Parts: sequence; structure tokens; C-alpha cells
Amino acid sequence: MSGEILKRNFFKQPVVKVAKGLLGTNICLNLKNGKVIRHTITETEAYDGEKDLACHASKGRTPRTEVMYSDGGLLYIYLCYGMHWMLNVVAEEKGSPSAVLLRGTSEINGPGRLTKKLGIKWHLNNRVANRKNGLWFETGTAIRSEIFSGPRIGVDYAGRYWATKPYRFWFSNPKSGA
DNA sequence: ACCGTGATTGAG
DNA sequence: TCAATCACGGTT
Repeated sequence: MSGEILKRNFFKQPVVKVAKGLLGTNICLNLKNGKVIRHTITETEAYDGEKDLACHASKGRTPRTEVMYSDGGLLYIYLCYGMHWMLNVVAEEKGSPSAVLLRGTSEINGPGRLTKKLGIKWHLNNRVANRKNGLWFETGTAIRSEIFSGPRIGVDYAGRYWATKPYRFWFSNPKSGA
């Protein structure tokens, strides 16, 4: 079945599982004209708690990282390089800071372009991903024949172990060849 | 390879 | 107060 809204419990799983599970689902937003836009998620990254030196929570609780300590299902959005909004979904249980960065869809490559194209900014930070807030996720029809993984992008500062950990995920689709 | 751009953070 | 950093993208 496709078109089912991802429930809160989906996000309360281990962050790697959530990152992989989001592949092939649709990110959905309300448009001004009342229509809904849906994009198939094709690339994600997992950020795994205070021990993960690439994760913002590795610095502990700060005003910015506080949202990552919440229950899974909230949105964590921040400005990067003064220009690009990054969209994350918080994972796991309260007190276990982790999040999944959405890096691309079948039509958009790159986390900064993704938010720009979909009009996502700070106003959705700290919000639950649900229909009422205008941003949610649904199961899709994409065929994930295989999930690939590799090092995350732009985290060379995190030390060899965490910088090379294969926490970036994408999938191949026999139809699109992606 | 280089740089724009500004929030966030920690140090002083 | 201030300076360094930075989960990027566009241009040279």
C-alpha cells in the first residue's frame, strides 16, 4: 500500500533504520493553491547521537541541538553557510539525540536545493511532521531494488572513524536507473 | 579551487 | 565582545 502517512512510531526507531526506511517514501507539502506536492526521497544521512562526532549533538545540549533530544518525528532545520536550509527529521526516543538529513529526491539533488525548491525554512523547525503542519511523509511506490551506503558528505572534520562511517544511504531504482 | 553569507558556538 | 566554524552550491 502506498499513500499511508508515516506515523510517529516510525521515527522512534534507531536512526539508521529511519534513514534507510525513508528512502522511497514521499515528502509531502501543502501548496498555497491547496494542492499537495510529493517528492520521492532518494538520499539520506544518519546522525547518530552524542558519540557521533559529525552530529551536532556531539557538543551536547545547546539551544540549537535541543530539538534532537526530543521524540522522533520532529523536524530539525538549521541554516548552513549562511545560505542553505538543511532539513532533518529527528529519530529515536526522547533523550537519544539523532536525526536524518534529507539530501535528495528523485527530482532534486542536494540538501540545500531541496529546501529551496520546496520552500522549507526555519519556520518548520521543531514542528512535528504531520499534515496539520503542512509537511509530512507517506509511503510510496518506488522500487528499492538495493540500498547503497557510503560516507556522509562534508563531515571531514569529524575524525577518521565518523567521517568515513557509511551513514549516507541511497537506492537504486530499476526504472529510473538512479 | 574559491568564495558568499550569517547563525551558532565557545573562548576571553 | 569576538573570531572560528560550517551536514552547501555556484562560479572560476
